[in-house]
Amino acid sequence: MNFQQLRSIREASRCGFNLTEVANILYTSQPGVSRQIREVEEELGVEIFERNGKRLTGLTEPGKGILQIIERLLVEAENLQRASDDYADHTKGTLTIATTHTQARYVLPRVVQAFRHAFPEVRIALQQSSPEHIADLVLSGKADIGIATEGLSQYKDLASFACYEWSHVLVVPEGHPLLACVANNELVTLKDLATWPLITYDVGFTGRGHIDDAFKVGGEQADIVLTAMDADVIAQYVALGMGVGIVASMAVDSLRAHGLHTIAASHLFSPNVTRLAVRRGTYLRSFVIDFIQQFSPSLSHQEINREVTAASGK
Amino acid sequence: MNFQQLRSIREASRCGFNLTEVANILYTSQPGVSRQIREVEEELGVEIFERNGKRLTGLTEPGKGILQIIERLLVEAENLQRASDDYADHTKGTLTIATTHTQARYVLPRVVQAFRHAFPEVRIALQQSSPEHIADLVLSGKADIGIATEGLSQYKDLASFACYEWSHVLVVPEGHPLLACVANNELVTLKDLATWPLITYDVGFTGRGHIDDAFKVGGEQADIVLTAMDADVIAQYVALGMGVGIVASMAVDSLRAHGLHTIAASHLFSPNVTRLAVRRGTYLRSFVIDFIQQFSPSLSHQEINREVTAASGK
DNA sequence: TATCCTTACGGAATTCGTAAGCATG
DNA sequence: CATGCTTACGAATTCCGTAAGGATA
Repeated sequence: MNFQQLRSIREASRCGFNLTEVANILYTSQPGVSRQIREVEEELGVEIFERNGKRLTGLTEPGKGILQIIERLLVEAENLQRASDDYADHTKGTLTIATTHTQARYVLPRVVQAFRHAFPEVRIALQQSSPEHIADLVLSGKADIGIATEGLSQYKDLASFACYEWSHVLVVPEGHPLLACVANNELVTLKDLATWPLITYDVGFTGRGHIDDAFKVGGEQADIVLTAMDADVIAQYVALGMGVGIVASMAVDSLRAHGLHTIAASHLFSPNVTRLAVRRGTYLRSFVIDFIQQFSPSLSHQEINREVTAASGK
Repeated sequence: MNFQQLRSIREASRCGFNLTEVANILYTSQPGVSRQIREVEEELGVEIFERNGKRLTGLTEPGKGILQIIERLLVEAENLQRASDDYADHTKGTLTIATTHTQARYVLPRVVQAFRHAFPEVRIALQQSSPEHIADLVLSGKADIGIATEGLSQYKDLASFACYEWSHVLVVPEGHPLLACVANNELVTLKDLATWPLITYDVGFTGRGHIDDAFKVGGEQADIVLTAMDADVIAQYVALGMGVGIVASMAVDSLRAHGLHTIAASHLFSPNVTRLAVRRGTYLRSFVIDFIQQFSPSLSHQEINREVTAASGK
């Protein structure tokens, strides 16, 4: 048994059981992959994959258990590399952060700058994508850290930490009627809001769930005329007068700089919690731990390690 | 990097850094081992072993961290084999139990018999040894299960379960003066006991610690004239009139069958708890779980797995 | 000087890719 | 009939053990 064989199996399950694709990813030939897999199956005396004729179609019941062990084993193999790099020089390396636009644009700059100062030789890769994809990137080891407000807490193989709480704010252009409320020291109601076309985040992004929930619970119909991934884009259309924007509070400074007005909305929508996640069982290089602590100073080294080395539950 | 290289490193640390010995254990040549180790060190770019000239003398600081990861990795490799065997046929295999004489002789027979009935095709290996060695056997993967009253709870890489409680009893030959107490419904005191030569377990065995503690706390001097590993041997010398025996309550039936008399002593010595231990992170084959439940029926499948897959803690 | 590790070398075994063959949707 | 897996074969590489060399307690 060797590592390449195990990698072939892991990749096969990741690639939807297409061995040709596996071969490309692992930079080898397809017959090679085919052989690697059969060799392991023979050595272990277990059929890992379901086959339909010659094609692989899924995992067998034993295969699922075996795959779990293989994944843990390969994580340790990666840990070996990570730990070694860390020991060799813990001021060098690459920190890969998978996150959403909102974090990358409004929250991380301050943290990244401080981190950069502490570890000038560490390269930083920001991978922007959707919350589900962020989880995937962390689970597959392609990113060290995932940061998002949605979808990081439901994976048993991710250790996630609550980092900070934020709420939504409304954005309107100069002279918008809603600003009258503010002038009178009145709070905007959901009913008020429902009379305007709205512009906010895509489903699954940046607390969008809480916005939909609020309208559902309040029995109002939201007229969401446009959605986008980030506050900058939303603000652009708000400025054009296309509607009232609902964005994350982290963006207010930038919005005001663009001449837009913001109106408190924390009484309308539930607060959101941004979480940071790492894969359980992963060796955290010193600078990764440092970054986590920069981002969420209340976390202790021990607390982080305890959570990350904890079993995946179940 | 391959498994043989990692095994060489693990074994080197286990063999006190004697590569010749490692070569023998791994059935290979000494230059081979030497090379395997250097190859890993080169590939990872980390010196794992301290060297004094050409000889290996210990682990470097990074080496300690690296070794931990290697050990977890190799445990997963063994798990792969174990899980496969289990899936292939979970009624076959070998269950290796490291335990003390007391357990093997007085407690396990009932359990082993029941287990044998449930899994007639599983071979059972009972490895009798001292409590410390039992822990070693389990930690190194040479035994699936360790059972003992002492020394299993202090290893962070062992998950141990309290199974049952027992106390010590006194053993005397027919007509011994201490039997007068019993006849008068009196409890034997530590002071009474201190007037007799005593025969009991070796230090470190079968609750011996609690016996010594009791005398220390009670301010009495125990005159332990002979020690042995097991109740049978102790009983033999008691029968010869060499002294009063103090043995585990599990042995009473056998002692009476030999014509000796037993006297309650649970008021004199703290009760003892027999524990069962398995290495954390180890895949437990179905029959191993079954055996554990036979031995300690109050444990649930989930409880066992939770404890075994839990992280080793700091 | 005996033990223990390293270096050097050559044969053996393994590994892997290419090319051809075959099944399936 | 195109996609995808298997088989077959040969070349290249890797692996590993033996033998000799050198350092240290």
